[in-house]
Amino acid sequence: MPKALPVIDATAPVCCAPVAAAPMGEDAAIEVAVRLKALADPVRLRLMSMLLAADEVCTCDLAPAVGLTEATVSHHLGQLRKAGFVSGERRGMNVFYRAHREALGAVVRVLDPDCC
Amino acid sequence: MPKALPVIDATAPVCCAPVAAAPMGEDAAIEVAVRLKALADPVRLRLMSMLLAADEVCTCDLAPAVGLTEATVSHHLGQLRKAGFVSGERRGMNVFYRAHREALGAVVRVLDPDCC
DNA sequence: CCAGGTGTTTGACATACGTCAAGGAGGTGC
DNA sequence: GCACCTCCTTGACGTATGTCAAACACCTGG
Repeated sequence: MPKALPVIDATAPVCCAPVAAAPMGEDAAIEVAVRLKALADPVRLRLMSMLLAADEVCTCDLAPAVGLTEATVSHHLGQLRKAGFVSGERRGMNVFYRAHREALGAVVRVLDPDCC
Repeated sequence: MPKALPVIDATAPVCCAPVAAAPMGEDAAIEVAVRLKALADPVRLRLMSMLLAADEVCTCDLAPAVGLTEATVSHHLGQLRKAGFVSGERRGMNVFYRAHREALGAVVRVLDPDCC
């Protein structure tokens, strides 16, 4: 994966469904696949889910919630951050993560076969 | 992946966004992750894209279109089929694949944070 | 400054994944 | 039946991924 990640085109004018609309080019496919890979893991889905529901959570609360080491959770959060789905901010002793709804929405729109 | 794949709950009454609505359980996360994994590959995304756009295509046309061996394309189609996104039917000498829009739509609805 | 809690990075390991070549299974046409 | 096409399966290979323990970085509170 030597590709840069422009944090997805949340502001793109496309309404939706490049996937269903026409055969994707290879580059576009890689762009989307990288995001989907970031989501395609049970642990990361649960982390996203918690962050979407709770707005802001620190690693120390996320790790026990998924039953894994903080190191592992940190790794997963890094994947999500690289894909633009979350961002973390250090405040005091903790670092608080929050989900980016628009980024998730953008991926969903690209994939949705029923839109438009 | 020892889990059975019930070809996704296309008829489920849920309108959407179990991911954003509440913290997912581990089993639900696995269910969704398995589907996403099936989509999270550039080659498979392009295959889905072609099938969605063309309604029915045989392996012999798909393989050159993505520039890979027929063996490899067959493998990818198998992944997509196991996840319920496509199905293939042998007719004469060829086997024709078609995409299942509803299956893709179901995954999208589960993920969509803007719906509802 | 030092002790202790919180997060990330690194190294190591097992497993899963993507790819192809080779061989087999199913169908057609002579 | 036999040559031939299309497709799938198997075996093998390298790479990527998920996990943890250990070590490092950052902050807070005495």
